[in-house]
Amino acid sequence: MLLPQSFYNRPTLKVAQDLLGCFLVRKFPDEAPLRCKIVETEAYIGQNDLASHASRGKTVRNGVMFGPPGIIYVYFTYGMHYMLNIVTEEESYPAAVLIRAVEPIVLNRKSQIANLSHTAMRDLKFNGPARLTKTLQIDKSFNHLPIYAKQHGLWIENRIKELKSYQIVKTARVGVDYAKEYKDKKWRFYIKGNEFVSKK
DNA sequence: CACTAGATTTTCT
DNA sequence: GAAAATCTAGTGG
Repeated sequence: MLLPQSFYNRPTLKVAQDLLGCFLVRKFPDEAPLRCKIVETEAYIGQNDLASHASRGKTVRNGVMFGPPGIIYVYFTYGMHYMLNIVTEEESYPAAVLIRAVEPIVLNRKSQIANLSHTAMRDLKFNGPARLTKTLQIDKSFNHLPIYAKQHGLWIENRIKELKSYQIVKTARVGVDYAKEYKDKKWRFYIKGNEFVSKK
């Protein structure tokens, strides 16, 4: 089931954990949808969070974070990488969930991505925020589009099985050492034991 | 293994 | 002009 916009209009820490086990679906024209289980997320919450882009006020780049929930926030960093985020919480409160890793679910041999064969798909990389956007061909053209509609070829569906709380590992976020007292907050979540998590 | 440098360009100061 | 919510290849132990 397609997750509705209201799913994202909730506390970011809750959304980030509830997204684990859900499916990020990528659809290319004339191809079967490629389903990927979300296995790792991070939360960026409010203007006080020094790790968040929003901590330095609203700018052209981070303006999407200040908008309504359920909107895709894609930004470019390190001169070469795109990051996929989903905006959370009520409008004007800047917060988002970073999708850090997914696990591709191959249902049949006809599942393809950008004309790659099934065997080639085995070598594709999904473990890391920059890798998954490259593999799924997600770039800035998705910025500010809704994730709760299918028409743009990228959406998120409900998980099928319940995920128990003991299956969720909570750790500090990656690559935010500059964020002072916020760098140690355990706002990174991943599914325990999953092979596709970016790092342990 | 662990660690570091380099890639490469948008964004903001 | 510096830094960046990263990744890879390369070095050394």
